Amino acid sequence: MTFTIATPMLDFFLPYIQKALSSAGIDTDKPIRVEQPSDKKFGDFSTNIALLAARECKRNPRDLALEIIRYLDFPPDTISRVEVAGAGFINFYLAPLFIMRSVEQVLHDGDNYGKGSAGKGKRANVEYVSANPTGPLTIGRGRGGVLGDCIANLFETQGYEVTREYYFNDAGRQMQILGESVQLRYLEKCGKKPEFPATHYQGEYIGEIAEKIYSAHGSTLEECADLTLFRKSAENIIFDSIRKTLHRLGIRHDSFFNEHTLYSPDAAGVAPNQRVINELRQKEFIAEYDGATWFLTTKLGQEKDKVLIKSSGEPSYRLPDIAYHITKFERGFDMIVNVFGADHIDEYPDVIEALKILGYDTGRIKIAINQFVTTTIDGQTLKMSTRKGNADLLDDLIDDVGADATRLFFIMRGKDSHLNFDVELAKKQSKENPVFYLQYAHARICSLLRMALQEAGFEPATCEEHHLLRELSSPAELQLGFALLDYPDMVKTSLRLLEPQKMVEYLHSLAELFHRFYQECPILKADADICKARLFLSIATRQVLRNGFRILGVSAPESM
RNA sequence: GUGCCCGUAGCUCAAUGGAUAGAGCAUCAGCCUUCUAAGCUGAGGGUUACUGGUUCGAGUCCAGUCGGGCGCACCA
Repeated sequence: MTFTIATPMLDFFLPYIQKALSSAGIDTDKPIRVEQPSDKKFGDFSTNIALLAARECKRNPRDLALEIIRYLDFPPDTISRVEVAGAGFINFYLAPLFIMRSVEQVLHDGDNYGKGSAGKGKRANVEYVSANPTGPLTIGRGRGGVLGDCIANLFETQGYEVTREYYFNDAGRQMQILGESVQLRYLEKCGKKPEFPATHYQGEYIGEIAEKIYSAHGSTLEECADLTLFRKSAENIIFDSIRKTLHRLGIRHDSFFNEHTLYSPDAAGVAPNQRVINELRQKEFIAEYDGATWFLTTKLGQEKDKVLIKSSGEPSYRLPDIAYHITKFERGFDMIVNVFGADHIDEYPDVIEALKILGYDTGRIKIAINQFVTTTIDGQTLKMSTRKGNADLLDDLIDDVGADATRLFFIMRGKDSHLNFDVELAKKQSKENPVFYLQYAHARICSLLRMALQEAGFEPATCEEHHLLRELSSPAELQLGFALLDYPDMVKTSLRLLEPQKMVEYLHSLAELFHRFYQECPILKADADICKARLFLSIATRQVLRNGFRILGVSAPESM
């Protein structure tokens, strides 16, 4: 009797429940949902289908549940017990053999354990960071960057071909102001005292860029009215610094999409921006008044129309945004994900509406908005988004706490929650710091295996002995094994919710279960077969930790 | 004023409409002659901001109130 362990686990139950329902002659359109009860005494898994179906069957939920379980027919050695409890829940208990066989599956699948095929042959575009090159990255941007990177990783686990994209504009008004800011600082280097407007970029980095220009050109540019050199220099230097900062966090983009390409005619001789206007006009959602061109969002129930082309003749940011998203459809992406901060909350509904009017399948678009970041230093909370000066630079934070802690802290809270980044905690090298707690579990396993090799000559390559795992039966072992079998579901859940935080929590509980197992079950001192089995269980745990760490972009140290 | 997010243990946060609301930290009490004590075990701690509603069942959904955050440009 051999069969492949079904992962994710939740899918395992569905066909059997379905069959039991039809055998029992129960006809319901209610969805069959299998969940893990919060308390183990209600089983490893449970379903509430009897509760849901009771009403339309006009039957008592408990009786219905009893009826259903009579027809449940699981393969041998999979489910050890099925019971009806509470108001009509059906609870399932996994057979120990089933759990340990799934641990064998982890060892067999290795780096591929937890991967799925739902996205096979599909392409996903994940856009994140997308900061214009007007200044170094701030901490607030970091959260979205790490969130986006993790989401991209999650899509990859399901077989999607992922393009990580960075959308930027190096031609707009902000860049003009940037150029002027640098020029003014440059003139100061030349000994002049120009007025520096409050609307311009105040950061120290502007002076540093001006300094570089000054040392390269001396004061020969003093009379230069053309901003291009100042703007271009600033752009190059700043973009370079942004990429360097992202690189430190392991964030890389495959595609840098320059907004400016939307202003130039395409193969058909029409600029994408203009095409949006033309097509929206055809749908009668465009009007000109007050010297500007408007998107008639009042026809969609909004309070005000939105400007697409300003009276100056320049497009407002909304227009290229729409055109940009059209390119994502035209480039053939099946899944389009936008990650951005709460300050852009009002940005996307107009884009979605426009795309809908133009007939695009906006169901493919997923938006992940992250709330803002505050930091706590010495118990004092500082709001980073508005803070001036160096302290809110992402680079400084990475210097302070390291890349792993930076990444993990950014995603260990739900993206809808305001994030309180406790800098002191992130630096701590102890259990209180979740980064260290997770990594320590991995390092501990590595250390254990080194010891096993040294003292017992244990070679983990002996996979024909994996069946020894079936000898394990203590609660600590079974709970750990059960957690391992849960991993593929956690990956899918994290992806569905666009919420890597779920993965962080899962890995934390996995680490905890391993530490308990380690505490309760002697490994190297056990009898040979048990020793091997426990080492296999440890190796499987290490594998899942690694796979999870890879999604989160956190390193897996071999020793600490 | 209005749109979106949040309000859960002293603190930071969990909880696909399910069963007695859970973790971690902090506090207190235990566990190293033994594979990393960077760890483990246990205890205390709650009117889920408030008021109504929907239902077999609400922290979760709906309406309203109060509090906090972010937006609400012919800036991006």
